[in-house]
Amino acid sequence: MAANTRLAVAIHALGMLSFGDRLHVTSEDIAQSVGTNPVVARRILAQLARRGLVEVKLGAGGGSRLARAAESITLADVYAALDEGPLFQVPLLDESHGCAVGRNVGPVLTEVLQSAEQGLWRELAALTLADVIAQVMGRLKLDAGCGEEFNTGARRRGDTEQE
Amino acid sequence: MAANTRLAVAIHALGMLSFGDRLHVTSEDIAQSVGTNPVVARRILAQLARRGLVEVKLGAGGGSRLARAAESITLADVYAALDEGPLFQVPLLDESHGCAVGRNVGPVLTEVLQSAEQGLWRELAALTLADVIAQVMGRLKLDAGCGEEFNTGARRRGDTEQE
DNA sequence: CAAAATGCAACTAAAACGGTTACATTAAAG
DNA sequence: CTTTAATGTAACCGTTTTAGTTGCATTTTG
Repeated sequence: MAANTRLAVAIHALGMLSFGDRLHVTSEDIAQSVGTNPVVARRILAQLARRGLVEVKLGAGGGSRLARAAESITLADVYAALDEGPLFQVPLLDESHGCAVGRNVGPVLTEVLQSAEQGLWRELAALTLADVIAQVMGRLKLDAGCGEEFNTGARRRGDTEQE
Repeated sequence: MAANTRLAVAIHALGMLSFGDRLHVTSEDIAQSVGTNPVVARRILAQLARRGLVEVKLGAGGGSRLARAAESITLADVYAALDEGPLFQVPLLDESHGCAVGRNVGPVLTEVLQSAEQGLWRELAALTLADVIAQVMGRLKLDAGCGEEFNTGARRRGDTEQE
């Protein structure tokens, strides 16, 4: 289906931001953690910012942070921010289709496939960023403890993070 | 998201087959009705046949027809036949991720996105081919009546459709 | 054997995707 | 005010996906 990684990257990034709550995490930090390029991270961050999920600060000492509580951000919010088009496409038939059936198939198909896509949205809306983080933390207890280390990448070179 | 038209084409094709129940509809007929190329139709028909949704007959007078009742074919069956991969992809992080959080994010993300995709499957499973056809027929009553004309394309040149 | 159909491989053009470079802009800090 | 660190964004590239198309072998009917 030609799946892309943007939703996963976006959630991953937001997860980082929710850990280092009050400090600005750079696109470089995120890119490194996700294993991608800073520009790729910025492209996604920009979309999240447009939807008010994230605040981005320019200039030295800049970076991103959550604009809302992790509990108030659903995965549907994140997915919506990415502006992905509809999942399924209906080929546009000639409007000059001789037969009345032919003229009605397209609209019905569009309707049906949209309602199927709704199921996806429903599930995404049922999960918050906080839920996802809780799942990660749950796994951590079974794994080697690491605690704060998720955001140490963001606190570099002895920065005294005020604000 | 790079949506494709294959599911819509598959449903459209199956709809045609369920109208002309006992006769063999050619890939040419389907291609014409969908507005695509016969080979494209055959590629999809082949996938539907592999899953036992359709029977394809070779040679002159050949073509496709439903292998099961339209009431017993859900859109999830159709989607499954197309073998589309997962909707979302999680970038594979270095397994050598220093931090335990980093090592656990990937699996959690995979799990979360899979469960979201389940929502889509649930909706697709809730609709049968017969339901879709009923919706089209419902619209027909509001439109100019056409009745049988959906499959007249399949009965050409005075073929005496035996069997 | 001829006609009509599928099966399938191969090729193409266009779009999507992620990665990358380059550079303008902005902001903090000495 | 200059340096440094960061974002914003456009441009380009290589790869993959998608749909369309051609061509031909194969199968079936008659």
